[in-house]
Amino acid sequence: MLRTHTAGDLRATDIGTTVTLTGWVDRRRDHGGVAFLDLRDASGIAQVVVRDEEVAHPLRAEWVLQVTGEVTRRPAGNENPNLPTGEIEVVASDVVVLNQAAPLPFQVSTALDATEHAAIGEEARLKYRYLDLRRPAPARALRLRARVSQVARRVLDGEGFVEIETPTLTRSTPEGARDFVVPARLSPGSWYALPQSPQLFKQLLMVAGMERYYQIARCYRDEDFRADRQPEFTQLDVEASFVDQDDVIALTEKLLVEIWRLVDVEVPTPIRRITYADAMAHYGTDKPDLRFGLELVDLTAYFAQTPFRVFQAPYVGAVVQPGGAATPRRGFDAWQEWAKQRGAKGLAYVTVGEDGTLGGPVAKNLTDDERAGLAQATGAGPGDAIFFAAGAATASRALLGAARLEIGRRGGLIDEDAWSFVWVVDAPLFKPVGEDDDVAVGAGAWTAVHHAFTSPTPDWIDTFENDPGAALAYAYDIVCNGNEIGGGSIRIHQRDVQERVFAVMGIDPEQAQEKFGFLLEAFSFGAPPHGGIAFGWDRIVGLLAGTDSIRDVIAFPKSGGGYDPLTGAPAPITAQQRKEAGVDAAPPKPKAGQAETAAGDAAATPDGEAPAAPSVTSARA
RNA sequence: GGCCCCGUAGCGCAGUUGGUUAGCGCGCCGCCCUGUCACGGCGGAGGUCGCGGGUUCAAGUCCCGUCGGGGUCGCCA
Repeated sequence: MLRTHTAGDLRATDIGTTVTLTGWVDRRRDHGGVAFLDLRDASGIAQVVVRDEEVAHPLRAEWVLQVTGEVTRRPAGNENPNLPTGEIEVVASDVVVLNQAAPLPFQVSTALDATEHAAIGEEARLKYRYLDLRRPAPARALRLRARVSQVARRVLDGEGFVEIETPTLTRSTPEGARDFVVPARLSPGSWYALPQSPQLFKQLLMVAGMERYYQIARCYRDEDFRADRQPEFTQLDVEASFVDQDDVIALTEKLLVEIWRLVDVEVPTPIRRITYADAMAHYGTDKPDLRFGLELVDLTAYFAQTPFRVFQAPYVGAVVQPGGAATPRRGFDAWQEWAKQRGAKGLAYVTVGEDGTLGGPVAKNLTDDERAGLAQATGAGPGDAIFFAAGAATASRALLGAARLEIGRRGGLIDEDAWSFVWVVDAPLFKPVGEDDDVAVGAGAWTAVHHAFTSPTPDWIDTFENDPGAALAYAYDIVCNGNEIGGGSIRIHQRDVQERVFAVMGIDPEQAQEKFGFLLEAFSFGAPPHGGIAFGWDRIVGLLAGTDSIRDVIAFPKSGGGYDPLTGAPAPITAQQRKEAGVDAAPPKPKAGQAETAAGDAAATPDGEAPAAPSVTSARA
C-alpha cells in the first residue's frame, strides 16, 4: 500500500505516530510560510500542515498526494470540532504529488455544503459523476446500497436461497412495458429483448427444482422516465417452491427488519395488512401512505337523496383538510387548477366556520339537513375545509387520494422520520378491459391486474369465472410510506386453473401456446406450487438514504430521455456496425420464427399440465 | 403524447416597463500572507445570453419554432 493509515480515522490516540497518507486535496489554506491542506480519502479528512512554502504553493484542489508526517495534537485553541479528526493534524515531512488535476467543472469540496454555493445542477453532476461521487453524501448513498445488498444476501443465504443469474439477452414476451431490443447478428432480422424482469426465468428455476432462488437483477423497460424511474433498474427478485402467501410475507418481513436495522430502525412485525378494497376506499390508492390519517369518507349514502346535481353520482366522497377553512379564495382556486391538471372537472369544497356554519360555493346547494350533519359525517371540525369528489368511484377516489396526500404534504402532517409499512392484499384478479387499458393480452372482456399467471386466492380458485370482477388475486404488495417497494404473488400451478384464467381473459389455447409456449411446456413437466416477490431495490435504498430520487442511489444514472450525460449514450453507430448487426435486415416471414419455440402441438389443447408463471409487480424502482 | 417551469462566465444565480460597456458569489490565473479550517489581501482572465427565425430605431428581455433539462398527467401487466 502507498499509505499506512487512512486520513479520516486518525485520532488523538495516534499522536506521536509517523504516518503516510494518500488522498486528494479537498481544500488548501496557504498562509505563505505555513499551509494547511485538507487531505481527503474515502475515510474522511485530515488536516496536513506543510511548512515548506516551495512544496505547498503549487498544490491545487483535487491533486493526488502521498503525505508522510507525524500526527500531532493541534495547538490549543486550534481544534476543529467539525471534523472527527479535528483534534490532530499531520505535520508533513514529505509530500509526493501522485497526480495533478485540471481545474474542475465544479467544486468537489463540500466545505460549502451548507451554503447556496454547494448547489450543483444535476446535469453537471451526472456528466462528471465521478467527481460528484468524491463528495461524501453521494458516496455514502452507494456505500449504503452495498450494505443493503449485503444484508439481503446474508438473510436469503441463511434461509437456503440460491443466488442465480439469468439472461439479459432473451426473448420478447408479452409483458407490460415496452421492450428494449438488441439485434442478433447471426440471425439478421431477429432481435433479442432485454428482460423487463427475470420473471419467466425464475419460474423455470422452480420447475428446475432449485426451490429457493434470488437475484439482485437488472431490469429494463423502455418507458418514459420520471424522477423515480430509470430505463434500467434493479430488483431483488425472489421465488420459492412449496410456499403460500404467509411464507413469502414472513420472509419479506425478515428481510425488511434486517435491512432497516442498517439505519437503526426497528420495523415492527408482523406488518399490518389491509385489503386492496380497504386501501382504495380509505386512501384512494393501492399504496397508501399511513404516516398520517385523513381517511377518505364515503358520502354516497349520505347524499343519496340530494337535490345537488353534482352529488347525484354513483360515488360521492370527501377528505378533510384540517384548518383549511382559512384558505383564501385564491387558494381554493389553486386547488381547482390542481384538480383539473389531473383530469378532474374540479374539486368541490365546503368550509366549516369557527361557529360551525358552512361556507363555500357548494354549501348553498345542500339541503338544511345535509348541511346540519355534514361536519359529523365527515369528521370535520370548526376551521376545517372539506373537499369532495363525485362521479365514478375509481376516478373520484383517486382524486381524493391525491388530495389527501397533497393536504398532508402542505399541512406538514407527515412525520418525515416515521416509517410506515403495510401489506396490501386481496387485489382483484381481473379488471375490465377499458379504454385506458394498454396491454390487453387477450381478447376477452377482462384482463389480469397482476399478470395472467397469478393464482386466485384459495377462496376463489373454484369460482372466479362466475364473477371475474370480484375474484381476488393471491397477490401481495408491500408499501412503505406510500411507495410500493415490492410485490409478488402465488402463481397458478394447475393446468385447469390456468386454462380457466386464460378463458376469462379471452386467450384460447392456441394463443396461449404461441405467447407463453416455452413456459407452458416447462410447466407440463411437473411444476411445483410456487410464488415469490420482487423488490424495487433502487427505491428501497433511496428511502433508506433519505433521497427523493433514485438517481442518487445509482452509480451512473441516466437523465431524462434515457440519455447518459457522462458517456453520451445512446449514440449513433457506424454504417459498418449497422451492417454487421443486421439492424436494417428485412424481418423473416411473419410466422416463421415466431411460434417455433412453443413446443407441443399448437392445435388442440397444450399437453402437459398448466402451471404458473410470472409475477412480480413492477416494484418499479 | 398533454400541461407547467428552466436554459445568461467552469459552477450557482441576478438582470426593472425592451435602451447604450450584461452583473454578483464561488471557482480559475498571478502576486502577497507563519495557525487557518467557507482563511485573508491586491490584481487579472473568462460570456456566440441553448439554437434558428421574427417584431422593433433598439431584444438577454417580446413573439414563433426548435433542441436540452426538470416537474406533472398519460404510460410503467
